[in-house]
Amino acid sequence: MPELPEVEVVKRSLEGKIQNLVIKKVKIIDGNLRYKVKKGEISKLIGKKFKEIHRRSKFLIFKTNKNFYMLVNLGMTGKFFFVDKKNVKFKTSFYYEINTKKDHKHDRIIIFFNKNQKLIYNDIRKFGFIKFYLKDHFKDNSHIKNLGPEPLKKDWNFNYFKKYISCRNRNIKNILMDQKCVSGLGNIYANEILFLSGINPNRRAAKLIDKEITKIILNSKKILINSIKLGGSSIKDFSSSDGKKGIFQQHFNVYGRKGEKCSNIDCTMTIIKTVISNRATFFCKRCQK
DNA sequence: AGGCATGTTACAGG
DNA sequence: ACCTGTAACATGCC
Repeated sequence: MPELPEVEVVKRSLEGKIQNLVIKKVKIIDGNLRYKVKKGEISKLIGKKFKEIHRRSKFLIFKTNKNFYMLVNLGMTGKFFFVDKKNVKFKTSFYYEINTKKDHKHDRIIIFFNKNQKLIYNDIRKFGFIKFYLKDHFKDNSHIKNLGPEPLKKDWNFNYFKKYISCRNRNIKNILMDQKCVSGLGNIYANEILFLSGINPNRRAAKLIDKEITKIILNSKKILINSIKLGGSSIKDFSSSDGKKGIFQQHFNVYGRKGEKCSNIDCTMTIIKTVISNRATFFCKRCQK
């Protein structure tokens, strides 16, 4: 589910809801995420409040009022539910207050606030994780410290990217998904960026010409901004949840569109699907050279 | 039944 | 030490 736009949408939707609520209790339903969630660690949240929520790449960083940090990665299927006794409906994707039994089947962690409000971490496949850090230990943890630039910031630019790919013998799709090169893109957005840029995903990155490098930079920013605006993409696991889905998936040009006509009006080819490094890869043979 | 799925990282080999 | 590619993690859906 979550690449940069989806994580950004989660961040924005949580910001207005959980900040400054006193954490009263925590419950581990199943702590066997990517890394074991330990009772002794997560219990340190009790009595504190979340003051700030940041996003770095696909990671969420919750800062409390006591120099204590919670780092969350949603993996493939992690999401947050916010449950409130007022049954308020929220407009954004990826976190819900829905209460059907099915929705709660994969609840793993619950953080209780006052007034019956709670934040639930739900994760079907348990590839996500939640870790805790004191301030001093936070800044150089292995998850964050080797990440490349944020694609929406100015250090993701022509000069940086040209230099990065100049000495690398890899295909451009893997480069875009390499978090050390640029952080936050995943399989869906890598496919979409390459389609808009007219570049075959198998091309050697070092052989891209300047014009193509520029296209990738500009199109990556354009696609991410547009997706965030539309509430991110909701596919697979989310389709049954009610109401608050993002709609960027309706704007996919290639991802999941095997056999469909290329969306370029003057092209009659169909989108083909291949596999690159174990990841589904979609592109148009005519429009992406 | 078997293949596939939005991510990350441990590991092996160069 | 760096660079690259592969497989594994757990679960559900088609």
